[in-house]
Amino acid sequence: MGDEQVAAPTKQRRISQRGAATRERILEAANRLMFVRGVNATTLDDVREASQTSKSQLYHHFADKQELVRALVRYRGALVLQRERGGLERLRSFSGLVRWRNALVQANSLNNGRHGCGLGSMAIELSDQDEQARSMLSETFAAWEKLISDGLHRMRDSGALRPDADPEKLATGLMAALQGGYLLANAAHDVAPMEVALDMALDHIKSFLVKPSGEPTR
Amino acid sequence: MGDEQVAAPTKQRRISQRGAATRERILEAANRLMFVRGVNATTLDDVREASQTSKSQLYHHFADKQELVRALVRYRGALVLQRERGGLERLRSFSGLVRWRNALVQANSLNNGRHGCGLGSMAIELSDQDEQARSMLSETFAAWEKLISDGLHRMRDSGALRPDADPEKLATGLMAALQGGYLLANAAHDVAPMEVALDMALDHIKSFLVKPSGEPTR
DNA sequence: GGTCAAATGGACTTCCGGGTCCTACTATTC
DNA sequence: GAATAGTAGGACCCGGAAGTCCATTTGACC
Repeated sequence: MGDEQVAAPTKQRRISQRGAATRERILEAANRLMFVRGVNATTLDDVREASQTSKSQLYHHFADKQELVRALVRYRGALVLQRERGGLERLRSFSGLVRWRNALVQANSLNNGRHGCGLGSMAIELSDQDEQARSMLSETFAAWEKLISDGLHRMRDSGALRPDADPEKLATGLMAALQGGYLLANAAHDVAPMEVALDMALDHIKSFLVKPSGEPTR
Repeated sequence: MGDEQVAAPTKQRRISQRGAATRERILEAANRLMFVRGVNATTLDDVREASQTSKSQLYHHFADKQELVRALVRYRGALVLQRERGGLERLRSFSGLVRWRNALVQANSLNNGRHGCGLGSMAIELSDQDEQARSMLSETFAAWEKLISDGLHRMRDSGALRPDADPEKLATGLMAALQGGYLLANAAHDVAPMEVALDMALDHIKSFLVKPSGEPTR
């Protein structure tokens, strides 16, 4: 509970570069560990050790574990959105969407589908346990979907997509296929289901393309 | 570790009806609690209290928490497959698929999208932490998908689906849409994304229908 | 170089949750 | 109805993880 304001610390406090660097190290370590082990299965001692800090520093920068986790939600959300902005911001064609798909699949294939999506797994782990984290995650998903739907809007405006295509719904469907793909790939330890899922979603979007030549209808 | 045989207890042991009922009560309580709070966030004391049993009974029927969780994976898997068999076993038409979709959406809308899929959330929570649970879950997903793909096969064989439809891939895509839908709905506390996701997948399957009348191509 | 707040190290406390154990009750079999 | 094994209650133990505290060092600013 406490402050609604997240950006500004409770007490106006000078933060030195060194302090900021420590905080960053902690978040970075928590991010790595909690990605592979899950949030609840990662202890603060794990984080302390991996970040080469001490208990007092953890509690100097974060009120308690819950606050650290919430900070991680923001941190990871920002990372993902930044990465996705790179791949989606100038999306204007179907082939751009394919490239985006390939990048995600390739990244996930590096660990054979393990661990899934950093946001998706947090969403499942935290949604029923930390309302504030849940709503942040929900907003992050919305922002991510918006990057997609903005791209689809551009495609529709430029005439690449038919006017009856609904960018918002397509983006939601694509996001669900992505998240479900991550989940199945994680369970199977194999990226294949993720590929199939994304291809289905892309095929569906493809069906809204305005065909330049006389290709078959599907 | 231990026996591979799951059905038969380590030692041939008489099991009375009363004992079986207790075991069932424990599993039922664990199922309920872990569905809403998650596996790791549920303590054995919670389970003990909810099942009106005692510590010794827990440890009489299950070696440790991990074994209880694994038993729960089987239990929940059996429940889901049983339920799904009901809805999918005699699937022969697209409208049957729509009915199936509606049932899932309605069930999940009862709690506004909260908690997601009992199997999906376990898959995420356990995949990186218990290899045996992970593989059981993976098999359960496979069996679930097979119920779907079998139905699609029947539709294809009867001429409802075009010959170039790939039941296995369609089933995987549909499952991913379902799981991703659950996830987004859980994060948003709103079933809407689940509906959109499933509708996208169904639309895609619809595009493989052999059209009886002269409907639009999409 | 003196002052003060921030940053840090790490021992220490507390408590919760998993797991053990001992005792007693119940039911089936002979 | 005695014997035996399964069932049950719940106090207790123990480790680990969260969280506290305080002495010390570092660094910024005058």
